[in-house]
Amino acid sequence: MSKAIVSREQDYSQWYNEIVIKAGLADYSAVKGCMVIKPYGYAIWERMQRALDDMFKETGHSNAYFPLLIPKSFFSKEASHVEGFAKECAVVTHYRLKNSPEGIVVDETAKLEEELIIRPTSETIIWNTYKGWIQSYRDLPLLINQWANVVRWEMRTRLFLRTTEFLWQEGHTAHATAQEAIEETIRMMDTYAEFAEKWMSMPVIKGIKSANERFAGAVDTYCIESLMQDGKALQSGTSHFLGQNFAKAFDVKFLNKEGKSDFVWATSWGVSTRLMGALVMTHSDDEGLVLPPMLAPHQVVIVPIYREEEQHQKINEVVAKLKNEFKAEGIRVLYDEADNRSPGWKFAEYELKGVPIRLAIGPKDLEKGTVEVYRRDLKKKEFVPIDGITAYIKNLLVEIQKSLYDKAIAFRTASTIKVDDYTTFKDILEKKGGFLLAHWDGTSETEEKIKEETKATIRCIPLEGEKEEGKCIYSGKPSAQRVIFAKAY
RNA sequence: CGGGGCGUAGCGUAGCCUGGUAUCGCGCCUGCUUUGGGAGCAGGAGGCCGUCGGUUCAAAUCCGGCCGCCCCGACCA
Repeated sequence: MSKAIVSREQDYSQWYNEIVIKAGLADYSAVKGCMVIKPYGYAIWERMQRALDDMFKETGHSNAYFPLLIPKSFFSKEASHVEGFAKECAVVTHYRLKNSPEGIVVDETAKLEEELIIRPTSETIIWNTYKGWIQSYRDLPLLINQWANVVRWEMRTRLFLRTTEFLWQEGHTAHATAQEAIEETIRMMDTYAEFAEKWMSMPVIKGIKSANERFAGAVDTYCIESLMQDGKALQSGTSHFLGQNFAKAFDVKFLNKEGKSDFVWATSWGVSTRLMGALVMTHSDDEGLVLPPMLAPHQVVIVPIYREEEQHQKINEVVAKLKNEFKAEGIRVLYDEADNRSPGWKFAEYELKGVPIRLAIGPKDLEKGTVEVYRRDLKKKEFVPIDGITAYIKNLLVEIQKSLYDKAIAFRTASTIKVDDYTTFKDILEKKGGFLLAHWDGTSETEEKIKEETKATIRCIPLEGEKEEGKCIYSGKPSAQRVIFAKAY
């Protein structure tokens, strides 16, 4: 079976799909728009979860779990929230099936009195619950996160990037002051940025969403935006300052130190399995997946090469020792001893799967006291003395992690362009995409027009970098700073 | 919901125009030889051709309905 994949240049989206499928990250399922996350893909997601979860705990959050099903009436309480999600909600209307001449059918006598919505996000059920948990400023801040699945009935789906059901975490916090809530919102955006850059080796731009792109029910949406290799932007995480919108909708009040009653201030923030898609599209190449060592399920794979059983045994001895050394240093190592696959097959397979380092040990190495070290990201191999190999590998993993980041940021820098006239703007968008730094007059109308004409949207109003005044690229009206336009996933 | 494509063995496919029960590759099984970039040879197993109906002596092939999936677009994290 040929597992070669189509090149990025030939067909970028097919390239992406083939990597996801052939590297064993996920599979299509029997349910339209829903995917199966396979063990290898799930292992990466688990590593992401663990890292993020540790960071959430570090910043004082606790995990909890709220119901999948939400009474329909909850959705009508926050006006813009309903409006944002109504179009994509799955609705549970019955609770029983029955046998009939036509087979199994819905039992019409088992109709729910109030229909239940499968959560597209949990603000409503959570704020309904928080109402009972919060009475005074002493109950605040309330810092809770949940790991959950959500369902959004999208018209068109893409593996990991947009599926009907997806996995995510959603943090929901309550605070005594607006100031505190805003700080929390920014803290979590920063946490996401740190995670993306440190763990995923994926550079991100932190910013605020324009009104058009804001979360339904938020006062402000902060985000991290990353740039994929095809020049399209991917929203990789969002953190919302919800003001008192949900507190008012669900009547969540507290008594402050002065004994006065006030609505609490809220935030919510999330990242999802979409990050898996971001990971694929940030680093991978035409040979397949490329994983940053910190998230790779296997950081090192060892492939033995031998003719006779005697050699095999000797290699096993060497590898057994290596494995112990690696494990003692916290290096995740896989020894692929399968004798029904040739070394060449294994080489190709682990490249496709993005294992950062491959070691091959054969008779020649036994003789010379070396091991062949192959670096997935640069596709380079070299022979390294087996003495001191553990320290060498440990350093190399760090080096790869950094190198991936450097490469990604170099690409982003080269693809981030200041543009001051609309013709050039359209031209660059059409030819290569990327982040376009342009002035904008701050109105939704202008953003809408630009979107209609170019398909680019404002990814964010960046929080960092120079603040330079200018004139809107579309309307010529004054602008306080450049914003980032891009076509987005 | 529009546009395009596809449905034949576990996977990828040929055959369809011009009807006669299915090709090839990978994978799988057995044996021997192999193993430093997806091994070789020999033998073997595996398919009511998405589904329902029609035409015909005969349908993967022609006609009609239905179902499903993928891609592109509108919607969206």
